[in-house]
Amino acid sequence: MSARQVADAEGELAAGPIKEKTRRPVLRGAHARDRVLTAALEVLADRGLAGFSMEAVAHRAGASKPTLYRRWRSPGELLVDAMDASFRPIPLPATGDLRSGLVELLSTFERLLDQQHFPGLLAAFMDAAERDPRLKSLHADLTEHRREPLRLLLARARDRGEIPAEADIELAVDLLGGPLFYRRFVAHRGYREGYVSGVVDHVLRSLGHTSPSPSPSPTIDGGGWTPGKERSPAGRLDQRWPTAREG
Amino acid sequence: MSARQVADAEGELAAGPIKEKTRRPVLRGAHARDRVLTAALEVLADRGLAGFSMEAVAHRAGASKPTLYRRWRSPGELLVDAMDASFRPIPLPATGDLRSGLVELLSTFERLLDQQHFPGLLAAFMDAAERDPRLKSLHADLTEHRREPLRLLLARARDRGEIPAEADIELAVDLLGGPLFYRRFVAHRGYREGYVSGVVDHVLRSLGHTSPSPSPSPTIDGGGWTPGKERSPAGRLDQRWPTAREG
DNA sequence: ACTCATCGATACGGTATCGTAGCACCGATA
DNA sequence: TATCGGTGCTACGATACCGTATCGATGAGT
Repeated sequence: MSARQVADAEGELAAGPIKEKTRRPVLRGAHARDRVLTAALEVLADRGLAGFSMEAVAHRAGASKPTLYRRWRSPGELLVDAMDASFRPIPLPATGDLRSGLVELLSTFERLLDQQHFPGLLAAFMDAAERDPRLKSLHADLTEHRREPLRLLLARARDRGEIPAEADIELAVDLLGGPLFYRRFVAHRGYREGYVSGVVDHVLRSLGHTSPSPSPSPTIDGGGWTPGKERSPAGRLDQRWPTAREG
Repeated sequence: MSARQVADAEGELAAGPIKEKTRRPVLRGAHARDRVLTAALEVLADRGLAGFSMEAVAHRAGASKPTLYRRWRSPGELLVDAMDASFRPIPLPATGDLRSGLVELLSTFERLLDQQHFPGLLAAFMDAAERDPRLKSLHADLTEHRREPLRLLLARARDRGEIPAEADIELAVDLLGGPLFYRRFVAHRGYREGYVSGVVDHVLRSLGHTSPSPSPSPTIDGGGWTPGKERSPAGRLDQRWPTAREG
């Protein structure tokens, strides 16, 4: 029992407004959960797996350690939930020809890679995926969802006959998305003006695309990485993920 | 002072061949430095940035903490030196045609990505590069060196007229290397048979390559998704991964 | 207005790493 | 052979995080 707590109680009895550090409203239940997951992703983006600790997350979330431990039995469980909650769908371009659709999608992604938190978060995910098979498959799932729009656009174009029926769509997706990742996380170079459209044009040409006609495309919302809705709750994790200390 | 040390001393005085394990020969100077840098890269590959500690490196190197601190003032300095020493050049293919040269280079790289330590190390590098500008530029330099062979092959082909003079070689390098990285670290899928040649063929076609030899597209699609094959944990690496001082 | 599950704050022992110090030992050099 | 400097070993206080227990406070539903 601390002296300050006693003082607070007396303050209430004295009917005077407590002017010392006011307690901000404490949201509970699902709200607290979201707050913690968001904080977890922020910590992960800022400091990577190395700085990902229950204490750091609790501090950033304005929560207490026991609150975290009540919901997640280990840092590993929290990490899994946070990763799982990090996905936010990229809106499918509304339309038009294949080329402008692809350019729009990749441009959206290019902007994502320029945001503050996303690259740090993705780098942490890639690193984490290399250390733990569970995180690897989780990351694979997230990526699978992110690939969906590209795959869909290509499949539609193939059905329309703009792309040969034998075209390897999976490979095409790799060719489209790979360079952006590579350039950002490995080569560490910026994207020149028109880089995205350069990639798209090359890939379409390699696919034998019979182009209707190129058209300038507007850009849409950058998505974001903040945890959205809860998806599949990903299996419970009984053990901690491999960390520096013991295990 | 330990009893064992005393026992060692007595063993010498007894003039008998020291048959107990005792001490292995202690290499000094540059040897000790290399040993530590190699250990540092191993630790980094195994446990990532989160598990990269002076104690862990010292233990794996069979060195003592003070020895590490005598040479590097902090874990950060050691990390920088280790990254810097990690580069090992990929041999330039004995020149055949452009296509086979590219396939050979990418195949070599594909094999690298299948080795035990390399992916973990690269993931750690990517993560580290996002946290520290110094490591980022270091990583950028390393990558720059790795891109060189691809760039050289493409430039020669361009000079020979096999590729249009306006071809964007930097973009071509991204298109060639990106998918391998993306597939390994983001999509977490295995490489199908003929994946590399598929990438090369598509990129060459996109560049408008006038091929001297036929380049039939091999297996088409299949979409087979081979999640990272489990490799035996006992499997030692007889082929050395990028190690110190070989730069 | 009342109750209760939930939350924040604090404290605690335990462990891992940090960065430094002192000492014994041995490889290299003269 | 004798020195000299690099090296391994142990120990130390300090710090950070772990995972848990306890208690007071409070939001939300009745």
